[in-house]
Amino acid sequence: MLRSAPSHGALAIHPLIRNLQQHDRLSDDECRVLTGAIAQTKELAAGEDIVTEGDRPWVSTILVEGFAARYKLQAEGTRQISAIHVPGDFIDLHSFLLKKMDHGVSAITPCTLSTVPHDALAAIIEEHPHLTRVLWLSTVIDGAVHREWLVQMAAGQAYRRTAHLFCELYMRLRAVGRTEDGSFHLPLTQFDLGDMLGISNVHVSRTLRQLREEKLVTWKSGMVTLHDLERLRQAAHFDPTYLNLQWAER
Amino acid sequence: MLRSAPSHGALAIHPLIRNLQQHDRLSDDECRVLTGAIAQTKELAAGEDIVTEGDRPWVSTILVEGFAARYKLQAEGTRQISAIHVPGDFIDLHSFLLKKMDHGVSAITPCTLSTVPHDALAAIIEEHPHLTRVLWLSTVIDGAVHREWLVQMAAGQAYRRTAHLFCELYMRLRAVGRTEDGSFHLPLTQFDLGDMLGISNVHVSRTLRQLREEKLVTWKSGMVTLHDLERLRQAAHFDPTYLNLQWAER
DNA sequence: CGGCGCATTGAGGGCGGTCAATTGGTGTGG
DNA sequence: CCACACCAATTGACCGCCCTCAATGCGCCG
Repeated sequence: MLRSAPSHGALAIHPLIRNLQQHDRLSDDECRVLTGAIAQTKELAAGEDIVTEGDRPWVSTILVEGFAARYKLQAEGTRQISAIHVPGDFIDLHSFLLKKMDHGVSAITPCTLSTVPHDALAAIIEEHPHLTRVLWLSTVIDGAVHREWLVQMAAGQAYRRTAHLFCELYMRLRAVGRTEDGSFHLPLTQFDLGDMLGISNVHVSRTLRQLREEKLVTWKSGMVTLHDLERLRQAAHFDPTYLNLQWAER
Repeated sequence: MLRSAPSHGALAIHPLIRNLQQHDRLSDDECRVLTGAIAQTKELAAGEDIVTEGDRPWVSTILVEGFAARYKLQAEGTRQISAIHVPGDFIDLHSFLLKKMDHGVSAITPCTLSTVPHDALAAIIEEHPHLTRVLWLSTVIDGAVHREWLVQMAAGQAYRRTAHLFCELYMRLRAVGRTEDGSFHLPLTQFDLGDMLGISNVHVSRTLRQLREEKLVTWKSGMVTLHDLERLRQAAHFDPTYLNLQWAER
């Protein structure tokens, strides 16, 4: 398993740390502080809410295993997903500052979660400026992903958005070691995918058929396979810059 | 003029400080530090780029006067605007952490700008934890606005999105004292508005006509008037929670 | 006065919506 | 082992929002 990757000590490294290390180096001290701030682990079944709109959380949550989605419910009863999270993501770090959640987050597959008390985050800000910047960065990258989704929603067709989403998920999952050779596990329904892409489940089916016929993507029993990443990237106009998977001094 | 509002000293208060004070109290000391970090002021003509995609800025920019838009250019040559900024907004604070801009920002009207060197921001993070949280908050609110736009793009019709945008702009401009009695100055073209709403300029015209016929909004020579804010709010399904204009300890 | 950019309006078409029927996979009970 | 229920996925028919293309009106400036 991935969590068995050797750490700075002999212990398993937490997926959050692995994620943050994508962007900048963390010192041993910073890793210790972060590990010490992570309080507990819990399990949630698919469909359960991790945080609900209107909540005022006193902890922030890290996704360790599974897929989670941020969503808003519309007056018409539809659900629009504004972000999908993969293992290692700090799901609601922003609730530390916003205080009141303006959207919900739900487990769309069974999930394993860790939490960090807001007190511990406040202490990090007092004493660890570099670690503060790295955490801040993770919320800023969240924003960058929102921007890209926004642009895709407003300017792209369903076909292109779908291809784009598969590209993004592949890159993000590869960065945390959850892919193998062009394929990854994505146990969602086409309803979920429609809520992400802003299209109906019916049109998801049509779009997937097209991707299948063009031999770009197949999706069978929860396993996505990208058959030609380069052609898919072109079809999606996908440019991974916004994911900020580059390493840099922050 | 607004900048003549009395400050903690005898000096004019910077619009950024007024903006941040919407969310949490800043101490006199924090105001001084922030004011001291603000380096210079420059003017830009409408249409000029404040920051260009791919840049690696060493300063972040504050909008003092005018309107600015974040945008991405698409392969087809279209421009999608992902955010609009009003006076007092920290336009690209996130560039301090992202290092490389994944989008451009341009002045869509003549603009007055201040800048803050990234060095000064780093110093603030070292020494002023509460001020750090307030600045961090402002990037997190940016993200919340992106989420709301994303949801509107994906789930809403053009008519509703347009109404929603007018509601949002009214609230944000009112918060910085740029409205009077249901109206505000918005000297954009319908092309600009279309790039924001993800619709064609032609359809902007049709949508505005509908809003005009329903006596909700008129827009003439750069001045927007909302004739019935409550009915407009309902038509737009507008809920201002995401703007986080509430005051709270952060 | 002519040019130019922005706004308006109409015509025709495509993407993606809803509604509805059918298929297929899976778990449960007989 | 089969019947049945149930849910996800597929496919077709029809329709509406918003697109593009194009023509016209309007205000501003050289």
